[in-house]
Amino acid sequence: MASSQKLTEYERKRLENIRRNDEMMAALKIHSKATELSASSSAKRQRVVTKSYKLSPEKKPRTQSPIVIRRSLRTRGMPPAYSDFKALDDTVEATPMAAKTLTQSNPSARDLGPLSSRDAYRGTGSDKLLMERILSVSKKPSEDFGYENGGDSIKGVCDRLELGSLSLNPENIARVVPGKIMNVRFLPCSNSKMIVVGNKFGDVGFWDVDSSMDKEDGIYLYHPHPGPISGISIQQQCLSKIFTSCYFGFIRLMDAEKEVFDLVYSSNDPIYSLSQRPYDIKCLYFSEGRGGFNIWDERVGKCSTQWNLHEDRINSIDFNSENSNIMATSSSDGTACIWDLRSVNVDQPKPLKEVRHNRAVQSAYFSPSGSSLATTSMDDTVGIVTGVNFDNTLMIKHNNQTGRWISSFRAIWGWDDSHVFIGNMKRGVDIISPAQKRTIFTLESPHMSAIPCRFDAHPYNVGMLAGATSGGQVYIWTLG
DNA sequence: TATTGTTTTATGACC
DNA sequence: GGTCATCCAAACAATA
Repeated sequence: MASSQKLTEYERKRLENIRRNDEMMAALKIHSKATELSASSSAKRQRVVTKSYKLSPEKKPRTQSPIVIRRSLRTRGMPPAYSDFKALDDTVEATPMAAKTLTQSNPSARDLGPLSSRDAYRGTGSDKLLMERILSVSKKPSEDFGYENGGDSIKGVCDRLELGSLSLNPENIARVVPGKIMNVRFLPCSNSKMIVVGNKFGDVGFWDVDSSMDKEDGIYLYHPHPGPISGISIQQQCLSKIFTSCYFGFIRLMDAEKEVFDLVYSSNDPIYSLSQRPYDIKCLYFSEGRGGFNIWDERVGKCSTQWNLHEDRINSIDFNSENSNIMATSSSDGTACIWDLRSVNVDQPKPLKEVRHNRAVQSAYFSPSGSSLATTSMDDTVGIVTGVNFDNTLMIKHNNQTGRWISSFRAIWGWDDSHVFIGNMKRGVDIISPAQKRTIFTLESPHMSAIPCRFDAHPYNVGMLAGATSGGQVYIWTLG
């Protein structure tokens, strides 16, 4: 499995090198931004981003003190700005010493062991409040709203949901991390508004929206991974354990109780997606390399299952709420598949259903009721699959050409089966109605200064929708 | 068949 | 308000 796409050690070094440059640049920029901010806070163009992550300027996990100089391009004999990777490759190749220094300069995210949250923390001030907050909400069980529960059940609220009354208030905007957000997630908990995001640098950012009303901004930045975060998974019944995966082949578990990012799994192959089965906190489901799919079992401390489900990378993994043996995958091989975990043939895995697109498929998510599937593809369609055996497929046109700088769009379901949310290139959120087979509404706001490309719907608060951008911003739309 | 090159595109920092 | 650097997508064309 995974040979051509497998990263050589050489490549890993190179990419990490690039990443570190990014980080350095980001750090420098933040620094100068702080001074600029106080000088011109009343810019013409309504600067709505009041809340933003802050980097601790003298963050030195263990080794780095004045190493900023050692990292500089000049001392490494590089041009101030490199125009292509070739030059960088050559330099790294020619000076193994430099490469070695670089590797050592950031031991935290590279160590193959547990990483204390203190070492991973990159913010100013203390993260004590965050840890306490996560622990307090995880001890107080969420009220279990039944979907059909009558009264103010989720279904009841959904039935009355007016798309026009969704609004974006300036206090619900923050820059949670630097750079491109790959993943955004609400803490699945009825009594909190906590955002978790992962970016391309390997940072994991938290935004405690409720506490951000006070003088604290409620934003906390960690750096547990050396490369892009490909997945975040949090189980409702275990909120203090947050799993993250990374393109560089690592899965870590942030345990708020132990204040540590434990290393759960590591591989030489990239991990492209991560998921967990509802009500099962013992197993992790993730994709590895080119088409590989693994189930990691905590009880035995290893992968209990390794299948080759696709021809190319698996971009998403999702489980059916009605029957958690039913799983959907989407892949860059141009297909989305529905599987029954109980009957997958190791040698020739056969899906229950295959949805064919003309280009790579970025996501495939089951609807809240479990009876529909929404797929998003680079072929400029959103697929809606319905029917008892998922027999009916409907393709709805939607421009999904995000280019290179914006994370690909992934259509997600709202709080019932009636709406699907997806970003558009005009800084809006398109709302598709599967019943009407078209986009019926678009959320727009002058406060949305960038394209929202990754989303999450709050599992308990109907109408609360988080959109994340490629500039590190998060917008939270709410009802009123 | 497998690898390599080219093109596309938005964002934030900085001037 | 304009310029500049970004740089683990993806599709396609061209080459080995």
